[in-house]
Amino acid sequence: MAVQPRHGRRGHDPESVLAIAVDVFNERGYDGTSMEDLARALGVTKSAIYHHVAGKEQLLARALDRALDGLSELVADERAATGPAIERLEWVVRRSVGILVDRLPYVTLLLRVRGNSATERRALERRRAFDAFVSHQVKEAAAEGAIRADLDPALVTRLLFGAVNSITEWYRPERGGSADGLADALVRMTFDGLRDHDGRNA
Amino acid sequence: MAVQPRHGRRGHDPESVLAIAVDVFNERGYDGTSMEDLARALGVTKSAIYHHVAGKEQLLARALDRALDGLSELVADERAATGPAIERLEWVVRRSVGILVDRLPYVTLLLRVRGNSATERRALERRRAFDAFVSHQVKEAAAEGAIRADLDPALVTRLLFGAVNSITEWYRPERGGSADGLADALVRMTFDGLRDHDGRNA
DNA sequence: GTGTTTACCGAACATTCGGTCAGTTGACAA
DNA sequence: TTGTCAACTGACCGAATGTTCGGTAAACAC
Repeated sequence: MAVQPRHGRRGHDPESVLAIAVDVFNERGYDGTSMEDLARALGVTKSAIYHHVAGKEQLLARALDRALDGLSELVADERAATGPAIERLEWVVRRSVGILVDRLPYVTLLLRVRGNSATERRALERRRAFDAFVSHQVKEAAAEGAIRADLDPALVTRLLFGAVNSITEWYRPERGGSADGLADALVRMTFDGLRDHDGRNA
Repeated sequence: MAVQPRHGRRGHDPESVLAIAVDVFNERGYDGTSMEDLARALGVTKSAIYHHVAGKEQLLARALDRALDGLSELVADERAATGPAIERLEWVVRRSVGILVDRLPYVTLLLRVRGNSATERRALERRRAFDAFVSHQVKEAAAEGAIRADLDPALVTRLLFGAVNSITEWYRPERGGSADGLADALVRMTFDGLRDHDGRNA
């Protein structure tokens, strides 16, 4: 798949540098991570990192784009634009869980961005665009009468994606189930409720 | 209420120093905040801060204790120990939302702690005790048949409190509704679901 | 072998970091 | 008016920060 270089020493490829760096960022926080920390995790010296990337912030930018590109693809998908709004919303939720699990470390990093640099603020803007998209879906579902009238759509959006985004805080691919199973459970609980009314559900 | 000192210049009291510092921590992140940033927000020089607190980490410790003490009181309350498990769980959720809104900046800070120092690790341990308490409540409710059998109790705990904790990410006391109204909506959605089945709900 | 390419090291850089300390300021009590 | 005491300033410290740069070592082509 990937084209291997013909000359020179073998070492880290751009992909592994990014993956390891993001892991450290998520463990200690971006601001709490020094280039020395990254160097230790990569098994090289600090200066060697600059052979692969322009600097710490570029590393962050590349990681955030990984997450945001996934969400952009979701928004552009035709399945988010056809059919009843409540079904479109369910699809968006399921796909969001899929992306979250698929690109877990990158999305985790994205959800912790506070806007301390131009890079972070750009990421926050792109993320807000996704939030607005989801919010619109919920409002349409409410307008079509598919969402309980005693719940504010804006609040539903936030609580629903509060649950979705929380996945980054506890999901671990090795012991957690499949992304589909996780999405199933999440949709069941948030759409139909966790309470059992007279043994209604198996 | 508060005992005012008799001598010396008027200036910041310990309370306002902590409140302002926590606001800056939440805006830039703890690691992303320098003592210089705090000094600017307080309107004093860096060195003046050390007249009020022993250092940056003590400021963090005091803030985290504010949040954790609230949760500890919740766990110790008898209302969390009497009655059907599902009702106890509902009370715990409502009370958690109350504490979260009441001590918003402190809980916000707590939920972002990663464990980079002894102070942070101690806070994480106390927080884990609370999580274990909640997890136990959910398991009891499931054992009593009050939670849908097709949902894993551990997963319910995480998604439920994922929604609860997300409040720190978007709730703003000035424009958001009351804590009780918020808790009502959250319980309605997570316990009974957001979906309207044949115009079931008003 | 030689030359080239890529990956890396080690030492330094300027800057910022959290924190210290000797002194100054200003509000109050007497 | 004077003394006291909390609040604060400004200059400074050593350590850590992100980054640069000249040189080196390993893998490959020839």
